[in-house]
Order: sequence, then structure tokens, then C-alpha cells
Amino acid sequence: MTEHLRAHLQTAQEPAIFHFGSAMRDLTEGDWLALNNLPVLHRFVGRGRTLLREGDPVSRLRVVCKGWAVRSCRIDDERRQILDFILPGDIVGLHVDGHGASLADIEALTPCEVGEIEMKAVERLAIQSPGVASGLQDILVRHLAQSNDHLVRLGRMNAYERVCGFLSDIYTRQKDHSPGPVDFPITQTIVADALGLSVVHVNRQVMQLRREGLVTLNRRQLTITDPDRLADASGFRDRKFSHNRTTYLAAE
Amino acid sequence: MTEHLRAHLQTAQEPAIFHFGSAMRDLTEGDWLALNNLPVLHRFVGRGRTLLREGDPVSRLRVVCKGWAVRSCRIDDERRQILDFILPGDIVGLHVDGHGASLADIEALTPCEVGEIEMKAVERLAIQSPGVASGLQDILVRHLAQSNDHLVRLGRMNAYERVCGFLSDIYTRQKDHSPGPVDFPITQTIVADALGLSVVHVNRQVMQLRREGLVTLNRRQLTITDPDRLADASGFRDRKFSHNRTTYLAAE
DNA sequence: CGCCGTTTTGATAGCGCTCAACCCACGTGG
DNA sequence: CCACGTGGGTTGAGCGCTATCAAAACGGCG
Repeated sequence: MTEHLRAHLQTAQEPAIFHFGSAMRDLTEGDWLALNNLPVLHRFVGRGRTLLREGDPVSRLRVVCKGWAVRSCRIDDERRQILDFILPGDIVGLHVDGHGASLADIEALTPCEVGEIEMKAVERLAIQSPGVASGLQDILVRHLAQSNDHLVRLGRMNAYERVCGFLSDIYTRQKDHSPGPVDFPITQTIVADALGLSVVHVNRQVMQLRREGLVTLNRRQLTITDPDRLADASGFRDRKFSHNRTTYLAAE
Repeated sequence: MTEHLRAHLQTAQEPAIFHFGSAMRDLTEGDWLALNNLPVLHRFVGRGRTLLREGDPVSRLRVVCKGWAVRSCRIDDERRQILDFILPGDIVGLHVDGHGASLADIEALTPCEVGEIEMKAVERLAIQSPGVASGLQDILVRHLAQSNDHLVRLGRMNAYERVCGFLSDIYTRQKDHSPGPVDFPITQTIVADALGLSVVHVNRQVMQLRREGLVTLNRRQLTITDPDRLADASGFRDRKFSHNRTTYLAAE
């Protein structure tokens, strides 16, 4: 398939399908055509609303086409853990238990546009198309890599390193499209719940980073002065993790 | 297929293949026959030896047929994080980056017998057999669920809850075969590196649990007096996690 | 027997939490 | 136009959970 044709196919379609297919590697022209036949249900979710609740049966795969969301577990009234951040183009609905029930809540950080695709239909497609089947596996494996990084962060990094690594990650995941500042629709409370810290302590680390001139950030935007230095400060030796792993698709 | 035939097929084969297939659901007779044709390379790994090193290209899937191992990341000279525990029957080699390189070291806690299967061969098989393809996905999804639990543990549980939850997990993962005590070839240093705590503090929590009469454990065996009480003490409301998730295959 | 890895215990220090207060930006309604 | 409420950010004081350091006991193994 020529590059030209591929580009045409990729841009010609439904955004949800485009993102879904783009997350896979080595799709053939036929795979793309088949993907395009998948029916997509559109939904809009307001900020703060729950897209999917823990324990809900997941029969549809969700592609978040616009907006940000988080996947989080509530432990009790005063504790919750944010498991990952969902950026535009990310896919939701793969974290399920043995009965197909969601392992966590998905909550919109900003208004979201979501495309929903029947899991059954995707599975049928995967049977016919090896490219889609292995693409699904790619997506799952990438989630595993992300969990890995987060586990190391929570288990063995101190507060300063956690914040550095987190900001570095969020930065790198968006860096492909635009130089300069990136979106950051995240409160410090959210950061705290993601990093297993208290809000107050997150704030102290952020203040520290500002004093050191490493970052500029507010509720809207994040600017990183020296990405390499920030990544170094995140504790992962030679930036191997956040650079090659969480964002390893972008690296190709 | 009759139960009798299934039982026959499952027991008639190579242990590595048996475990591999058993980790999947809804395999047809044909799937099992095809699995049995996969060539298996046998390896033996001594205690403390490294089965697979971080960064190594993973071209073969490993089934640990006998023995225990851990998957761990070294951060620097004095810090490491253990990401999960590999028990007999577990599958290794799915945690890879975008280039197929291992994300972590796999280290044998006890002497291990490992069956190695060419990834390429498995992929070829998955193309022909939908059961195997979706079985592979099952395995990946189960790993995701495990990571989830561990993330919550590291992010939002205190030392006591972490130890309770950990012991509870190890117990539940083996409980299907034998009542009473279960294997526990794990030093407190290993527990510490898994739970993001210091050895000394792990020991204090274990001592506490012993004083409370909840567990008996040494370097060989773990006995849990009242599994329900221990699970309650792990902080997960209604034992939903460790019960339904990490071990959700056993629940079926 | 002697070595070494592991477990246990005490004393001390420090990282990060809690509580509390204050500030700011923003939206809402009178 | 201003009063007010609300959500988020910032800062200080004090405490508690967990780490670190140190030492001793234990147990397996050559």
C-alpha cells in the first residue's frame, strides 16, 4: 500500500475508528476498510461526569476522541487511587475482571466526546483479521507497560521524583503535535490521587519545581523548560522508562 | 466436547502446553490439538538466577512449570521494585516495550523448570485459532487486573494493609489445590521490595499479624488462620479486589 | 564449626500527612 | 455592580508513619 493511500484511508474516516486503528501497527488496507464498517455510537460526557462505573459490565469499547479523563478506584470515603490518564485518542474498556465488569471508574476531567464500538463486533473482526487481533494485543501490552512505570513510581520514588516523572509523562504523551506548552487540565488534587500523595505535599513539590525554574504550570497549561533535566530528576536512570515505554508508540 | 475428553486432552500433554492452554478459556478440542503441536524448549534455572533480563529481546514465551520467580525493576544500587510474583503455571514474556524488549528482570526465587515456546509460532497459531487469540488476550487482561490491585496497594494503603493484602493474595492464588498451609518461598526482603517498604518495617507488620494470631509464616510456609479477616484488614472494601480480580480465573 | 543471609528488636531521624488558615479566580444572583 | 459562595492553590506548624542505623539472635549450609 502506498503512503498516499494509507494517508487517505486514515483521514477519510470516523475519528473514533481513526484513533482505534492508529493505536495498532501494521494494519493492511483491508483491515482499515473493515474497521470503517464498525458502527460507532457517539456520546458526549460533561466535565466531572462518570463515563463508566466500577463494576459496570463493559460491552462496548470506548474511544475518547476529545477531552481528558481518568481511570480511578475509590477505596473508601477519603481514599482513591487514580490508575491512569486518558488523553484524546486513548481507548477505554479493556480493564475488566473475569466477568467483563469494569475494574474502575472512568471520570471526565473535561467535556469528552466518546465513540463507542461494540466489543462483540471488534472480536468478530479480530477473528477475520490478524492485523486487528495483534493490534488489540499491542494496545493491551502498552497498557501493561504504563502500569509498570506507575508501579515503580508509587513503590520506590519519593514525592519529588514522582511529580517530575508524572509531569514528564504528561508532557511526552502530547509532545508530538506541538512544541512549547501542552494541555494540562489537571488539578493538584488529581495529581495527588494519581501519585499517592496528599494535595498539600504535591503543592510543595510543584512550588519547588517552579523555584528551580523547571516548569511553569497552571490549571490549563504545562510548560517544561528543560525536558531532559526534568526526566533525569524523575529517578528513572537514563530516562529509559518514561521515554521508551509509556510513549513507545510515538517513538516509532 | 465431553468432560472426559477434555480431561484426557489436558492431562495428556506437555506441562508447559497444559498450563498455557489452561490459562485460556473456551478452547476447542482443535485448539488443544494445535497447541500440542507447538515445540517446547525446556530450561532449568537455579535459585537466584536470572531467567530474563530487562532490555533483553523476548522472542519466546516462558511458562514456569515448577518453581517461583519475581518480575522486578532495578532503579539504582539500593532501590528495586518487584512488579509481580510468578507461580507455577504462570506465563512470562508478555511485558515488553514497543521493540519487544523485556520491561523487567525475571529472577528465580526457587529452582525453576521453564518451558519456552516461540512467540512467532504462538502468533501463527493465534491467526488460525480464534480461541487461542482471545485466550492470549484473556491472559493480558488478567495481568492488567493484577497491576491494578498492586497500584492501589502501593498508592493508597498503609504498611499493615499492604502486608495483609499481599499475604491474602499469595494465599488465594494457591488455595485451589490444598487446604491448610501454602508455599511461601519468599524472604521479607522480597516482600519489602514488592510492597515499597523497608525490610525492617515489613518485619514489624508481620510480627504484629502474628501477635494478632492471623498468620503463621516462615521461609517455607504460610498459614492463614482466618482468610476473611485477613482480607478485610487489607483495606479493599468487601474483598472485591483480591477475591474477584487477581484470582478471578480460579473463581470460575 | 564458622560463615552468611535472614529475622528481630531498639533508638533515632525524616519524609510526607493532617489541620488550619488565607488567598485568589470565577461564577452566580441580588 | 457588588456580595457571596465555591473550588482550587499556597503556606505554616506539628505530628505520625516509615526509613535508617545498629546490634544481636537465628538458622541453614559448606
